[in-house]
Amino acid sequence: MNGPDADGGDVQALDPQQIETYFALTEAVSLLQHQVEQQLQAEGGISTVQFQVLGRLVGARGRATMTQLADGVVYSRSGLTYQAGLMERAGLITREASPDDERATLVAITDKGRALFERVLPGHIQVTRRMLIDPLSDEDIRRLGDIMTRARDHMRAQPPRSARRGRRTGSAS
Amino acid sequence: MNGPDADGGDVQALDPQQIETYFALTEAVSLLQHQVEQQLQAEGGISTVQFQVLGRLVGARGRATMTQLADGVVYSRSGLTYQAGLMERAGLITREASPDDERATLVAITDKGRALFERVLPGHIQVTRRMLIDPLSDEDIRRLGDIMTRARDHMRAQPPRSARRGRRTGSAS
DNA sequence: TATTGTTATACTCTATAACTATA
DNA sequence: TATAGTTATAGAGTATAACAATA
Repeated sequence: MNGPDADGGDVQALDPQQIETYFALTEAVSLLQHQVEQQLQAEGGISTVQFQVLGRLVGARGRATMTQLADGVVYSRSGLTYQAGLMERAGLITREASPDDERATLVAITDKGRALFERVLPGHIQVTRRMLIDPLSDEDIRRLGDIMTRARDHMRAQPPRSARRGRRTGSAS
Repeated sequence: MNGPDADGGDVQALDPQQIETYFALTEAVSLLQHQVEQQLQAEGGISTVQFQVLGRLVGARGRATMTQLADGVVYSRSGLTYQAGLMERAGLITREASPDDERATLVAITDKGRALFERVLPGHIQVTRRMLIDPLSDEDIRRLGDIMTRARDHMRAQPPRSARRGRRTGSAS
């Protein structure tokens, strides 16, 4: 009942500073995410994921393939298909076969989708500002951006977890 | 309930630095959370929430009320009841009426729960270290901790979102 | 064969409201 | 009345695997 993973080594415990940083980071982001979800749901009836899809489409000048969208949003393909189905039914996007590659689906944002995005964006910014930006100085923001950009790039470069053996020791449930 | 929240007011746009920081932060934490979930599921068969409950119980010297646990984990009470049900069935915790206040439920971690926590903790630390700690310098960690602690405390002090009217405009779906 | 995407299915999680019981 | 917690229920989201079509 020990736990040297499969990589076998001792795992060096985190020092108090590292633990505090980890907790503060995850807790703060969790609080932020929760508020963002509330705002998007209340003002636009959409989830964070759908908002991100709209944002990516706007950023991509209106159109992208499912794979391109899935690369940004962490989901499985089927998860994106599910969300895209909802969004298409809601008239926020359209889907059609790509002319270049018949396998690919080209997703396009509609006027309604764009309008919805623009309608909820101010509130989103407001929440983000009130929760995250306001309590920090410009210098904080700069440093935080620098640090998290490095961390994110590092994480993105990590070997995908799919390369792990799937133990799934059913200890709970 | 007040202010030009959803509609009225001008909301000052975020500058590029602020946007970049916001994106890097949320994306990095999202990646981190995803890996943590994988690890906890693979090595212990538990969700992040259950791991947090175990961690809180360990930190609280083995016992806490449902309300105390719910205060830490963002959930609704019923959500915690659900998770506690799973964990009790899995033999990780016990529940009994508090002697002090007959309304309260006293949750206690079992030896099995403690063992499970200790079994998955090294892997959890390892993932956290590999994803977040490794790419950063000690100085980064210190600064990040300082910044996010301030941000978190600020967020905690925000008026609870429960004070909002539940519009829930069904624009999607 | 590999890639793109969809579907079917099953499951987990979460929220709401109604309810019990204690304070 | 207010608080602590549970239950019933319903819905949203997610993951997996099997599948079809194209490259």
